[in-house]
Amino acid sequence: MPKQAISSSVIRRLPRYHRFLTELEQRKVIRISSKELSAQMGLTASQIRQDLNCFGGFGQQGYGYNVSALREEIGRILGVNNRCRTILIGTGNLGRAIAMHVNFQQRGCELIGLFDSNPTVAGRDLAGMPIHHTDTLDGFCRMEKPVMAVLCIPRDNAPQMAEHLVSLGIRAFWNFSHADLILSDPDILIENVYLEDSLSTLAYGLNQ
Amino acid sequence: MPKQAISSSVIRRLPRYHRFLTELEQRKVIRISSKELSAQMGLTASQIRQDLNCFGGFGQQGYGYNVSALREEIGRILGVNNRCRTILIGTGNLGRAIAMHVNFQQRGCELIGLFDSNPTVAGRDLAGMPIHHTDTLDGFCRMEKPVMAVLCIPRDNAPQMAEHLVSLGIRAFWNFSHADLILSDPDILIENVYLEDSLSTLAYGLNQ
DNA sequence: TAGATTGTTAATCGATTAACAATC
DNA sequence: TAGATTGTTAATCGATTAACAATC
Repeated sequence: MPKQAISSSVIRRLPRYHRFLTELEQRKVIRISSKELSAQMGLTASQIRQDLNCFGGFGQQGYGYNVSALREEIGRILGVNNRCRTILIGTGNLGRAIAMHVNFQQRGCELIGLFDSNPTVAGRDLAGMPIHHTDTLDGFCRMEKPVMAVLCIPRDNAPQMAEHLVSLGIRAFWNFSHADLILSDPDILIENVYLEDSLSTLAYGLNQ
Repeated sequence: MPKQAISSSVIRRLPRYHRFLTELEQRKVIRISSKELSAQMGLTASQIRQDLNCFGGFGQQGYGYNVSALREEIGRILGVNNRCRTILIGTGNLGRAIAMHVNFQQRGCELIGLFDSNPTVAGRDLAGMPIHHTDTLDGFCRMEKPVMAVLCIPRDNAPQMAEHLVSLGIRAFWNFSHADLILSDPDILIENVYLEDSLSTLAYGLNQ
């Protein structure tokens, strides 16, 4: 555990390091220097060394880094071996795709429940799990104690749903609902995902 | 058009400004000061004024900004009224969800073709369009001249497919394929979307 | 030991914030 | 005119890069 808070710029680079190291390991690469890795990833060796040293000295002078040991360390920092209990609310197009396409386990999460407010959808199966009606959310959370929620609901419902989920013990939101979630409790983690904003930056670039 | 290249930090904030201004306009708000807007968006008034002044003086001293005029200007900068011709490759879970869920038109893009390499999928309809077999890609591009491609294909196929699409005239990639796209031509625009990396930062936060 | 490469400090760069003169 | 708020310059802050002593 780091002594000092790590900047979010650094944390957001960790999954990418992990990805490259996983691939190197699969290719049976044993050791790598910050210089080699930087060339492959398109960043500077300095940055890699700075980033890694936020968490401790994982390398060895004159040698570099051991690929599997480093991958292991970064995985541990990211908590990839955890099983953070997660529910998903809203099984429209996007909700279904996320439930089926996203590998939650690989990221230290476990999808334990799916919910939808539409009674005709409730009861159906998705990603090997039944979809529950949102009416049963309170009881489910009391029993199963999820800590993370994926929000794939319409934007107008999101703030209210989020506050309710906080009262049921949710500590983190992966929010796809097209609304900037701003909650009263500052300790709750929020990742607002705006897929379309990323599309807009491409459209901007094409105009120039 | 800006004289000097605008930093990507600024450009990435534009869609969010646009979103907030759209909502203000819907709420019949006529004018807003950078101070009021900053309070609503959770950033500083200075930053808003700096950002907007990259593109020109849209405000008026002593008054603030006219909501619809400013929204219009930002929309124009982002090219929301364009119809950038876009194809989508790969109609698995994620590809289907993107085709149906993402509002391309709102972001200045138009989805004009869907492709899949699986012959049993080709011919089916999705989002009101037929899915073509990837074998027909070359002819389609020569006829229809798309400039953007959404990649929802497996990671191993992505680099090769991307290079091929560049040769067919594609200038921008919205890449969901779990591979860091790095192309030989530096003028090609790439947005690598790593949904799962965003999940990892949440998992990290919960561990602290 | 000599060569290589880290960990870490110092320098640079860019982005954000503050301040204020210009002006509506 | 007086008050408000921009546009813009200057100051600050944080992140990235460079440099190098420590050390394997």
